[in-house]
Amino acid sequence: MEQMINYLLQYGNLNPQQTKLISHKLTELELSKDQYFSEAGKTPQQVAFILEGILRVCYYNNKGEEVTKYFIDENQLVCDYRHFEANIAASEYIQAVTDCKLLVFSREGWNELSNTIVGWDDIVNKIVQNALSQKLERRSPLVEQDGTTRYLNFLEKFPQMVNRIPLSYVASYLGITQSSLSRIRKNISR
Amino acid sequence: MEQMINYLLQYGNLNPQQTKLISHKLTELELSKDQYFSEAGKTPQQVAFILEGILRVCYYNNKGEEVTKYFIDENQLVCDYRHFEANIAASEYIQAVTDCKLLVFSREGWNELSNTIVGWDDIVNKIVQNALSQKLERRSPLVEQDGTTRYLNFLEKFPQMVNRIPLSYVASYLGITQSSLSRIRKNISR
DNA sequence: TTGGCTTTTTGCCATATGACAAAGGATTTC
DNA sequence: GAAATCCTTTGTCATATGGCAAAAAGCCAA
Repeated sequence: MEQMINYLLQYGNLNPQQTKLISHKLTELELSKDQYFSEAGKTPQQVAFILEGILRVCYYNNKGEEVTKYFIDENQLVCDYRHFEANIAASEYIQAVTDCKLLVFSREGWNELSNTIVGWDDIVNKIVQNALSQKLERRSPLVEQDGTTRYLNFLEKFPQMVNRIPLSYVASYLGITQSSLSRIRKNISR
Repeated sequence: MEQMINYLLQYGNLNPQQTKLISHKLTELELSKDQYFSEAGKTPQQVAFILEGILRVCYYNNKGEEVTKYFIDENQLVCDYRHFEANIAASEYIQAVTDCKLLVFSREGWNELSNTIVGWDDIVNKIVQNALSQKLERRSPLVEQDGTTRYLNFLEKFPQMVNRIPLSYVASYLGITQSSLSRIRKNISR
């Protein structure tokens, strides 16, 4: 709970009364590996904060391949916020890569916070814009890099993740095949 | 001017008084091909609406290659908003790809609008989030596609752009070399 | 029109990556 | 601990792309 509040406080001020209110809207949720937090075709109904574990956002491209768009780990909010906000069906899956422990806001709870806490929307806007910028910054350079560079950068950015994620997911995130990634790893280790 | 107001009205309501206020903050600015609208290392001081022309956002990667991150054309706002808002030096260039006609808000004008028009910040937030999402959606799929697919999708998305942009820019946007793009075009035309 | 500049295409070769299949390792389950 | 399952590596080959340099085409100005 503490973790979650500290996270929010990075983006704006909240007095003790407000943080208490926020806490009251939160529920613990555990997901086991491979379970979905939200699914393509269904309208997202929750916003979650990750206490423990890694999730990934993924979809199926028109060749039917599964593509990992990004990973999200501890101490971050996770939600297909665009579709959550618009209250429409998502086009992507959010899936637990490891067993996860989450703190969850329901749609109702979330809306009440928006209506009750002055400045809540500002905080949320900042978080959303920050998250989008970050994703863009991470995803963008991949386009112009070769496989080895992509993987090395991934390692550097997320050293704590590699050992907790199946390589096939990492490969699909990096836009290369699993066997290529395997060969790249072999080359690097020399 | 009309164009610009219509653009804003997509994102929120504005009464005639407010739109008039907005108009008064706008200045026309012409850029000729290759001129910079904003530069890496300098703090962005303006937000612009494109009446005519195409701009691109680009930077130099660590191999010293020029990379085009995206193109922006008519009837859109252009600004390195993250750095504009934070009032810090940008890390990217925004450059005119063709001769351009812009409507420009100065930082001061922009701030006054924020202080004067109720709901202005909401509109801006929506625009920013929309723009970020769109960029992400465009850039993301590139990672998992081969050159031909990237180019065909680009053609489909921006049919009006290809003939106005040097191929080298398109290639650097797609993350392939100019000669590869040239060969791809040759193959396609068969 | 001519010459000079920029942009685009080609040629040639080396190399990285993909596709597909099989083999090895690791982990889980009973 | 054996069997089943999943994850990762490896082999083989075809192909796409990059790097580099030169040629061709397009464009502009005098």
